[in-house]
Amino acid sequence: MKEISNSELAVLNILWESSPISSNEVVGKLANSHEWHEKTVKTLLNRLVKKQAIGFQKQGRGYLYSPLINQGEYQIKESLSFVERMFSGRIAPLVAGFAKENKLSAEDVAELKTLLDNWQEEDSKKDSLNKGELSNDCQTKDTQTKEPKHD
Amino acid sequence: MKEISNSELAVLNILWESSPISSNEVVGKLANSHEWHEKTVKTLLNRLVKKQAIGFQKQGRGYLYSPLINQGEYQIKESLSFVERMFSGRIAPLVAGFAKENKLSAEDVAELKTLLDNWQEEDSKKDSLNKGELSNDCQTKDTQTKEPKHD
DNA sequence: CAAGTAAGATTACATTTGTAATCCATAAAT
DNA sequence: ATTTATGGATTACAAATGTAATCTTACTTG
Repeated sequence: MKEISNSELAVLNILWESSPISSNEVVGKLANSHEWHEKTVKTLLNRLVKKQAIGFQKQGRGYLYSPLINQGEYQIKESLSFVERMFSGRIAPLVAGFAKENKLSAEDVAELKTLLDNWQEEDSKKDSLNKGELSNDCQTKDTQTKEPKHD
Repeated sequence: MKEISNSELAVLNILWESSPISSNEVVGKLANSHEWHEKTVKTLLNRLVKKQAIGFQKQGRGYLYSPLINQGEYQIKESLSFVERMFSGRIAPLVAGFAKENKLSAEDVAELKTLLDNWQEEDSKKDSLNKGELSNDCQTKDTQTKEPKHD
């Protein structure tokens, strides 16, 4: 899939938050954070459709848009790529930067600690399992492929 | 300062690693990771100079380049902006993604734990000069491991 | 000293991105 | 039914980006 630009991501984030959603609702929600002309937002929606990042269904006059790509997967992909570029793949220095800039909330810290503790457990379990068997990766992929005539 | 593109960053990373450095040495070091023509690399060096991200001193025939901007500061700035765009500013989900993808090395985990412990000490000392987060943003996240703030 | 070569400077050019404006078809209003 | 308004489609256009090729000029070498 084509890359998603920063502006497009702002739009996509809205759809991940609430969808299906009309273009005007998107415009409305974006108004808080951005100073974009309505036309601009519609262009971005259009480009996202072309990139097959979002799809839509007809509703009366216009469309209701929905994401076609999974937020979590996208976040992970981008995170890996970012951390690779910026920190040669190591995540710890990034978190260190956040700590240094006081961008860690108490909740972040709690969450991270839990996470790390769990990781250690999981890892030791997996470590022993790995000798014999691989874990089966069962992802549920929703293949609701729409075919808009945009192309 | 102008934005630094991904390609430019690859070059800049080399300079952060070792500088002052000649254009040809940069080309050599990049050859491992990228398939860039020598001319391409020189273009990137040039653009970085124009953007005042790097500078140079004359040496014989050519130049020796050095960074003009600080790696740590740049990393932090970009990290904050990335996490803002991608995770609404929260770092924990990013780390969670890494954990899920098994991208955490044992060293990462150790480093992070130390980091977090230190942060907690530091934080309790400086008490609560926290940034107020007053968003009424109620998405259903997995809040199973959240401890209520006791105050 | 003349010619080749190599380093940086300048130019190139297709895509992507940001940011809209205009065009077109159809639902809504009169 | 005719006009209008509105949503999506198409077009616009400059700046940034990826990716080089060509130009210029100053060393190096015969």
